[in-house]
Amino acid sequence: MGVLEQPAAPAPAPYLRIAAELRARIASGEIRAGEKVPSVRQIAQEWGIATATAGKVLSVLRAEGLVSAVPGVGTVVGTATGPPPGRPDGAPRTLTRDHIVRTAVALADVHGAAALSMRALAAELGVPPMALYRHVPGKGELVALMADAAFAECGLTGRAPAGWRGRLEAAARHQWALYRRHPWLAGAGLPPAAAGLMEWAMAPALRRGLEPAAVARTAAAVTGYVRGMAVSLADGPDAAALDAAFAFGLARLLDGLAVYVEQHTGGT
Amino acid sequence: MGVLEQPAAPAPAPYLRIAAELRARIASGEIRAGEKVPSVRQIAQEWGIATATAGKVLSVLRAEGLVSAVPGVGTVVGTATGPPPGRPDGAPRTLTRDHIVRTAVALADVHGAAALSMRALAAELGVPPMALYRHVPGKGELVALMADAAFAECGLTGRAPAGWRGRLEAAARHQWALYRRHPWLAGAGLPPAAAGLMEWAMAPALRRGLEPAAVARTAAAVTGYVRGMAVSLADGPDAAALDAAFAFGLARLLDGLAVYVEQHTGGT
DNA sequence: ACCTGAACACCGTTCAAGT
DNA sequence: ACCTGAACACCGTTCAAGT
Repeated sequence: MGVLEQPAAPAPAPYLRIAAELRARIASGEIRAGEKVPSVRQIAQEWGIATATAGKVLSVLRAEGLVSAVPGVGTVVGTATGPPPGRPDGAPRTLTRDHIVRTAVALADVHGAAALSMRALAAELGVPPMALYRHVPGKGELVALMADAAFAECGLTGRAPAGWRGRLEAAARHQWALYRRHPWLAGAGLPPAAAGLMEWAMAPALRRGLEPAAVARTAAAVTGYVRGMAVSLADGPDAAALDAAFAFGLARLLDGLAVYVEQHTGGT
Repeated sequence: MGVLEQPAAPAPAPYLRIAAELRARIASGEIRAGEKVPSVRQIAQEWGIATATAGKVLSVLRAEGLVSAVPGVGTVVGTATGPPPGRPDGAPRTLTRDHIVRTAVALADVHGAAALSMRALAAELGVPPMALYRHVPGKGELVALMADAAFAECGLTGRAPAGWRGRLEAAARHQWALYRRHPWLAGAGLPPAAAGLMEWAMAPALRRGLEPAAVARTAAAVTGYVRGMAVSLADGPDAAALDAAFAFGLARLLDGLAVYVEQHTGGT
C-alpha cells in the first residue's frame, strides 16, 4: 500500500549507501579536489554507524581512486597525480533540475539554510542566477524539492518490522537521522515523501484495526514530535543531550500509544 | 523555585488579560482608528475561550471608549466622534526597547514572520530604520526578545495543578496556546522564559523524586513535541485537525510518562 | 525560441557625516 | 555626544534585450 511498503530494489548496505552519498557530494563540487572528506570518526558519528563500517566507506572511495589518504592530514579528494576522474574541469554538465536540487542540498548541509540563496547556488553551479529559473519556479519550490529529495533517500535498510510499534519506531528514528544529516530539513516543511514514510510506518497499525482517524493523529503526533526535537536541535544546543532526550521521549510516546492501541484494537 | 512557581501578583481574569492585549495592539498602532477589532467569534476561537467571555472582552473596551460597535460592520477602533483617546496622532511616544518589541510582535502576528523586517518595523513605528539599532543590537536579538516577551505573557490563570501530570499538561497547553496566538513563535527558538515555564512544569515531578536527568529529558521531550506540532501548524494545513492531533499525542505522551514516573519514583 | 544581463524593489547593517 | 542619511553588500524575481 505505502510507497515504501515494497521496496522496488533491495536496499544497499549502509556503507555503500554512504559511499554513494559522498560520491555525489564530490561530483556536485561540494567537496573539491584537494579538500578533505569526512574522517572515519566523523562518518561514524554523522550517520550513526560503527567506526568499522565507516572505515569501509572510505575504502570504497579509495579503491575507486576518487580519494586518497594523506598522512597527517586525512582523506582528500583526488590522487597525488591529479584531479579526481569522472568530471574533467571546465566541462560543465548540462544543468538539470536534479543536479540543481542535489547541489542545493549539499550547500545547505554544509553552510546552513541561511547560506542557501539562488545567487549563491547559481555561483556554485557556475551558471548565471536566472538559469535556475528555467528548471525551478522559485526558491520556495526549490526548498520543497530539496526536502522531498532528502526524505526520499532510502535509509530503511534492514527488513521492515512487522509490528506497529517496531515499524513506527523505525520510521521515527529514520526521520530523526534525516534531520541530523540535514539540519535545514526540519524547517523546510513536510514534503510528500514524508507522507510516504508515515504511510509505511502506520500500515501495521491500520491492519491491526486501529481506526483511520486515530492512525492519522498518531502519524501527526509522532512526526511532529520528531520534527520538534529536530528544530530544537537546530537551535544550537548540546546535540548529545538532545539525542538522549529524543530516545527517551520517543519511548514514552510509544508506550502511551501502546496503551491506546491495546484498548482500541481487537487484541494481540 | 521556578520563576513561575509563586506568581508575584494574582493573575487577572482571562477577559481582562485579552482586553489588555487588544488595548496594546491598538496602542501600538497595529489596529488603527476605524479598523475592526476581532469579533466575539474570532476572539473566542483565537484564545480558546467561550463566546460569553469573549463578549466581556469587547464590553470592557467599549466601556473605555476605545472601541465602538458599528451595526452591520463590527466593533471598530475609536468612537463615532473622533479618534481613540490616549495617543493623540502626531505625538510620537519616545522610542523604547519595550515598545519596539511589542510592535514587532504585533507586526509578526498579523503579517507573518516573513513581513518582519527592520525597515518595515521602523516604518510602522514612524522612525528611521537606524533608530532601532540604538535599542536593539540586531534583528536576531530582536526576535529573541520577541520570543521572550511572548512566553512571558502570563496565561496560566487558574491555580497551578499540584500533581506532576496536571502541571505538565497545563504547561504544554499553555505553550500550544502561545504558538496558536503567535504563529512565528515556534520558529524563533526557545527563549529563557520558556525554560522558566518548564521549570514550573517540572517542579512537582522533581519533588516527587524523579531524578534530574529524567526531569530534563521529560521537559525537552514535551517542549519539543509541542513545538513540533506548532511548526507543522505553521506549514499551513488544517488547524482543526492538528488541534485534535495535538491533544491526542499529548495524552499519549503523558500516559507513557506516567508509566515511567510510576516505575522510577517512590510511589503515589 | 531560447537564454540571460540589467534592473527593480527589497534586505540587514556599517560608517561617516550631520546636528 | 547623539542621531541618522547614504552607502554597501546582499536578496528573489521581472522583463526586455540579446542571440
